[in-house]
Amino acid sequence: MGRDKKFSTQDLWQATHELIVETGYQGFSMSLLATKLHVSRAAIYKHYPNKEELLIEFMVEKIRYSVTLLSEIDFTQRFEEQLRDLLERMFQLKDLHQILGMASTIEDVSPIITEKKQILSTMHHKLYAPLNQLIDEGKKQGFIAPSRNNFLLLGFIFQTIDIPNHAGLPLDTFIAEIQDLILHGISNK
Amino acid sequence: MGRDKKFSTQDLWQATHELIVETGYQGFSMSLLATKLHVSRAAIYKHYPNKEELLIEFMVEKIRYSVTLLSEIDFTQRFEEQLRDLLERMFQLKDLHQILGMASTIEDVSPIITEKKQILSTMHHKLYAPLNQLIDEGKKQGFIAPSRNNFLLLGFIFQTIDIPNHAGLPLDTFIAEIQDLILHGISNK
DNA sequence: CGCCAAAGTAACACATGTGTAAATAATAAA
DNA sequence: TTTATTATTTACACATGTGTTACTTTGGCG
Repeated sequence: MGRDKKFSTQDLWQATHELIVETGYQGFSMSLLATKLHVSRAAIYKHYPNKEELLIEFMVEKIRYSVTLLSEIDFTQRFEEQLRDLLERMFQLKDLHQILGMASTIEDVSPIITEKKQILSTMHHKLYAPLNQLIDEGKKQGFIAPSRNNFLLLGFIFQTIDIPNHAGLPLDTFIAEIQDLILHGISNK
Repeated sequence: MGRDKKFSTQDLWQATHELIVETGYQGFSMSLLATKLHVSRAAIYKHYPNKEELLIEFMVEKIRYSVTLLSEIDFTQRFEEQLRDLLERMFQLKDLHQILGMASTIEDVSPIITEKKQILSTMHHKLYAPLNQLIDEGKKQGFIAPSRNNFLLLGFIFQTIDIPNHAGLPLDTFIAEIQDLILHGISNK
């Protein structure tokens, strides 16, 4: 029994995602979030005791989903297929990079925050694991020189996700172009 | 005559730079800036009528310096030398990307702001010009396939600047590695 | 010394944000 | 229809931020 909810958990995460991408961490406020959900601030406080715990929980959910998505890459394919698969999945997680970057700036207003920050950091490593595996696979299959530093390659690949599509290429073409740049750089041959 | 100043224009831009990188646009406040300068808020308001005009002026100064720095690249060198030169200069402008990204979110509280935003946008193009010239030069010298989209290459090169140096490589090595990745990608041969 | 001009501060009014407690609204079951 | 239960809102106290005005400090010059 009881009254119907005006917003679901899904609505909440959806609105949170939009708002934090639009305004950044410092610009994010419970007032703006409440407005977006057509609800009063207090209604949100019934679910989360403060802004920090709401945001950290949001990030944990986000990264959990992302880890799952990336861990489902098929590592039995040829290296190029693996890379393509990875890039497509990473493009689905477009804002993740930006969002997780804000995690460290969340204030430790309660021990729960500190704890979940720890969880976040652990899962962050799990997120990189498939990427690392892909790089190792590439080295094994002879596509990548073994002398290359994994951290650097990882950062390189991760960074390409944020290349702006100013040319307005269709997503498929765009991803293919990026894959080519990752593999062979800008050189002609 | 008159009393000695407690902070110079240089001090102001220095503190502004640090603060905006630390806290982002939304987190930037005149109180924090004043504290950083060991001065009262009102002292800053003697120079700039509001936060927005201070920040837009800061950005104009920043981009002016950057345009000059990048326009000084020697385009008579071999393509690889040009690229190396460019990368070294871009690394000096590390936070520029992040800072200029905030420009669009500055509120138009006065016509002066709107006007300077326009200037900023114009200079933004001037900033890309040397990069474009480098790409065209690369195409002419046969290093880059002419079919490549300039926007994409530009974004690609620009994005590599933000690769984190997690491996802790010395700057020289780091830049050399990145140059190699830009030229040839991760592939072995 | 005494004046005056530049530089700086304190204090005010106002706006926006946070988190809480008491009151209200909506729904299902008795 | 009454009641219990859950969801939501209103109103409050408090904190932080903005921009302005009146006042104070400091230093050179006649």
